[in-house]
Amino acid sequence: MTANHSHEDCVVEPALDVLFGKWKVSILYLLFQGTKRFSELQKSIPGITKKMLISHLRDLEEQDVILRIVYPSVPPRVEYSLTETGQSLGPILELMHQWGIKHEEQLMRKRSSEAVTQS
Amino acid sequence: MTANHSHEDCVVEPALDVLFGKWKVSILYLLFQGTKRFSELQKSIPGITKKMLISHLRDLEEQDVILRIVYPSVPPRVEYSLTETGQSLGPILELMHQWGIKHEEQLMRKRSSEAVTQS
DNA sequence: CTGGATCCTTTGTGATACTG
DNA sequence: CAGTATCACAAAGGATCCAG
Repeated sequence: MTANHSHEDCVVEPALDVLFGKWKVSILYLLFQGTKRFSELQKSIPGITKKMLISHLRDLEEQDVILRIVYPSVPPRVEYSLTETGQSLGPILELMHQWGIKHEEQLMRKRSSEAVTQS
Repeated sequence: MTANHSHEDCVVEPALDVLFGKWKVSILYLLFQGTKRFSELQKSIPGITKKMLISHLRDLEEQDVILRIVYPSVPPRVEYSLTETGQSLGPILELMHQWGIKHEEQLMRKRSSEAVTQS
């Protein structure tokens, strides 16, 4: 996914792959608040199915972004948390968040200034 | 795409949407070098089809990330360039690039230290 | 409670032919 | 040259049922 171009110096794909997926950022967002159980994540993300949650968690785990700890109790208890690699995604998310805000502002300014900017 | 979650304060989706697509970053990467013609983009991104190139360019244009200028000559000439909004994606790409590098390094360190770190 | 397996729909992408 | 249209395919996502 997300390109097989061979522009040698443009290594942004890994981060993109980690972030891509309909619910990945939601999951990461929650885990930035601290360790969460599977059921906590599920109820905190309305609309997500177990399949997708598991699928995304597996992806993130495999990419060493999150840590999965299983407590062999009855019933089973599984906790997910960010690894250091996961934590290091913070600044990226923060920047993208700021960009999202600024972008919205900008679109609003564009609209209100169109009547003036016109020749 | 990329989630309809309702975590009010997590507005990273716009940036993610802009960046997502198999060739989006390749396109942006080239446009960061300056204005490019359609045919330039196409030959600079081996493997991309006209359909995908146009599709992605349309997306980016609609999101106000790139500017499309048509010169009504014969044959037609169209030039694409980054808008200010597009330029502002630079830091994000830069951060993701750095993350990609660091992540690779880290995975390599993990492998070589596994034999030592083991209890 | 956590998670796997199956089936189905939707969306992203590729191949190709056609047009002003 | 820059683009459109159509068909086909793969992958992402959703629904549902099953299991330790």
